[in-house]
Amino acid sequence: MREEEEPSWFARWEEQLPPPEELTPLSQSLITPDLALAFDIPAVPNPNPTPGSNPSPGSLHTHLTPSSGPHFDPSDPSAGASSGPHGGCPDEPARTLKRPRLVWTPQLHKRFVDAVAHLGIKNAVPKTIMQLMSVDGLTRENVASHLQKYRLYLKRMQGIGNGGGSSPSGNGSGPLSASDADTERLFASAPVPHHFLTGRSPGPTAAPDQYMPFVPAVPAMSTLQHHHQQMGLNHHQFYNQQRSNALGQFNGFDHHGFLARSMPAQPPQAISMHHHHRMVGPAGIGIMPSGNGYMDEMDMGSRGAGGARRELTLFPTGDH
DNA sequence: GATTAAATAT
DNA sequence: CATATTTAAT
Repeated sequence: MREEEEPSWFARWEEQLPPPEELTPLSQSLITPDLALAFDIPAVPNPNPTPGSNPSPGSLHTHLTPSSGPHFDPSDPSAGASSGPHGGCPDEPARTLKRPRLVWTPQLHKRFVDAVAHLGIKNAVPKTIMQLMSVDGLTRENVASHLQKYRLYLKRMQGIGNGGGSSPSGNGSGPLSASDADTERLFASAPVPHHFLTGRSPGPTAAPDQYMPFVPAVPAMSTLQHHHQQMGLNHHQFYNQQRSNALGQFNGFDHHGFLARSMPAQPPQAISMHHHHRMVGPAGIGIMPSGNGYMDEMDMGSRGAGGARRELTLFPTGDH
């Protein structure tokens, strides 16, 4: 059975984007006991995910990066965008360690697309995009890499019956495998500017269309409080969950916690579907930060009034 | 083991 | 900056 395509899917798009409530019964919260204690979190191992019955619809699974190895992120302020005269902050170790793998969450990607859309293809260069995004911690390389893939995605869509970009997989003769599946999921998360597909560049100063003017000041958009709209998310929910749970990366905790991966020792990775790689002992991990709400762009320093020049920061605690 | 996503190198 | 290649994660 096929579900009807929603012409104005992008209207609800953002609504369906963050479905935290039904989010991920599969993903487990990984957190170090030490950290949990630090946060006064009742160490509830709860090794009983029981898919199907959601324990508390208010708890978010803090998904950290599944990585093998304790990688601390070097808060690299080398971002050209940040113009902050640090008088002297010996606080953070300026260790230049390898940067953890960045996980592009739908939210992040949305910002990315928004920035690109408002910059125009011409000015949509990694550097500019990065600057406009104002995401602390995001490097030009990150954007560049993602931009590359994004362009490829657009290109691919052009070749295929595009339109809404909802499900180009419906192509008759086209071995689409799971290639598009994943890519699509992520990229489709954000409304692809028509200009991109049409190959029409509106220009930065040109008519901004009716797209929401992305401002580096945290725009007020979807309401994260009431997610109820449960569409026909079924198996699709599967990967969506994975993507979404990555959303939890924004959770502010851990002083050095970076974007996605940054778990001090302790084997994370508990969200495996049918694949097995590194099974970890469920003991000691799996904590649900009670009272932990999602933190999207809007939740952070959203000071719309006055000079809200605060940028989005990927890291939780803006170290002092 | 295969595929994709991100990083890295050119 | 763009593209190709490599590395890592799913």
